[in-house]
Amino acid sequence: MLAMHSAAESKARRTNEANSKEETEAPFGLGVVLRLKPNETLFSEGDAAASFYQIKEGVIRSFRMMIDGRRQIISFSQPGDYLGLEWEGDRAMTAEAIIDTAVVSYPRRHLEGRATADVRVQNRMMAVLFGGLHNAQEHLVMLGRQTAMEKLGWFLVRLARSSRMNNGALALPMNRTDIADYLGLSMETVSRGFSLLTREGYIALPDAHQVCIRNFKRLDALARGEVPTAH
Amino acid sequence: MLAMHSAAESKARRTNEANSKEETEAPFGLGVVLRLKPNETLFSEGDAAASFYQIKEGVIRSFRMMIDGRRQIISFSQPGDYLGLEWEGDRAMTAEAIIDTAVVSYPRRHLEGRATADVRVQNRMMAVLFGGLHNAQEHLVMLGRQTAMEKLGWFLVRLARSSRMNNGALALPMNRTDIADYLGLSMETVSRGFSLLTREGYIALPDAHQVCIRNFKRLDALARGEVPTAH
DNA sequence: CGGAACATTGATGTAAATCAAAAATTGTGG
DNA sequence: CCACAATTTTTGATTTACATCAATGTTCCG
Repeated sequence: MLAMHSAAESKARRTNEANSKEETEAPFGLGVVLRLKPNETLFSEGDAAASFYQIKEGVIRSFRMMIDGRRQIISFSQPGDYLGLEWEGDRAMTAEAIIDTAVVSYPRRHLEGRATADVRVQNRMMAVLFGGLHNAQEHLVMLGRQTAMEKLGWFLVRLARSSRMNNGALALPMNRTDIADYLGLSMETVSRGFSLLTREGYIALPDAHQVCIRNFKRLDALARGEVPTAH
Repeated sequence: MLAMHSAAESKARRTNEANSKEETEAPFGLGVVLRLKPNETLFSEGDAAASFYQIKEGVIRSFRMMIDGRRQIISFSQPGDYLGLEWEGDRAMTAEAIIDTAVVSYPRRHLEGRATADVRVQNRMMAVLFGGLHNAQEHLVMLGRQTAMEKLGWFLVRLARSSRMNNGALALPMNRTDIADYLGLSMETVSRGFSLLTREGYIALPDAHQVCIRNFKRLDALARGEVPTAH
């Protein structure tokens, strides 16, 4: 796994593409682009954390796993998102590509030196950390206190807010098991839930990896727990 | 609620006690001490975030609540812990004292100016944020993927690690409902769980607000999901 | 001392997990 | 490009862990 990572890193070329699009989005200087195939590992729980990343393209799932294989997905990272920031020591989770993915990799030390000096780098970093904390808090409420149907509503609302639509449909690159492990459900419950949401007119599923949101307001109400009769 | 907070703040006096104990623990300069009675509110969801805090004494519960009253406790903050750091805008959660509590309050603006300048303040802040993120991740796994008994084991192990023992017993200042809302359970399940842990020799409960851990290793194994037959 | 709040224990219900096929989709080598 | 295997998704039947409902017991505090 570490080997795979190293291989990917050595194949990559130096680039400044990260800076070319928007200045405020990439204040971390030059980085190395890594490309990952579906299910390839970016880093694993226990690895030493030598780099952090920004997603350029694709989607990454980050998760922790228990000894018996139970898995909790912590986040799905999308283009623009930062990933793999660690204070010190080893990785606390594993990150894998869900589809073909490109990330820009920055050496951690590169950041440490600059963060001290550059206010803009510092602010960017703070914003990323606070954002992560905020996300985690919402995730906690969902996992701890929402019903299966509310969880699905929450997931779809979040997805709709964070990703761009393709002629009326949202891409659903992760499979049902990924969604289940993100929401603290079984994949059968996810599948049944999607079917029910479809029957009730909340959404439509052109295929398993595509959703159209038919009634966003109602879905959002469901996600907030305002729909008592959501079997 | 905001009024109550203001009242508490105005009663408080200027102090430097925060600095007197350990220098590295309080790099944020002078602060104002606030004292809270059980169930008093430090700040509420929706308030403007003007300050952040460090607990001196006591315990604070921070939570988010859904419209229909379902509550998820995000953290129990203990002496030394920081609380109420927000990037900008309004509070995302409510913080209440569980027992008599003293906190040192720092104006947020006070931090912003210094963080830019002082590397040590910056590092302290990063450490707090990364620590919060790490805690939240463990909390997510627990909520999403552990059984009721494992959750209780996890809670007790965490408590044991974060608080000092009083002649063989840990203080359990929060009530069963607080514990339930922290672990994503009902308070009956918490109560039954404690009874079972007692019967099985993991712990002893001298009274409802006191735990003795009888077999830490076994409790830790339970918390990690390594005890398959934990009804 | 008496009442309110909290904790325990018991009986019952139910949401979601698990077990089990069938159906659909995806990938692969001829 | 098709056939066939593998994987993923859907749907159905059944079980179960935990919630809810309901007393009863206990502690706390004015």
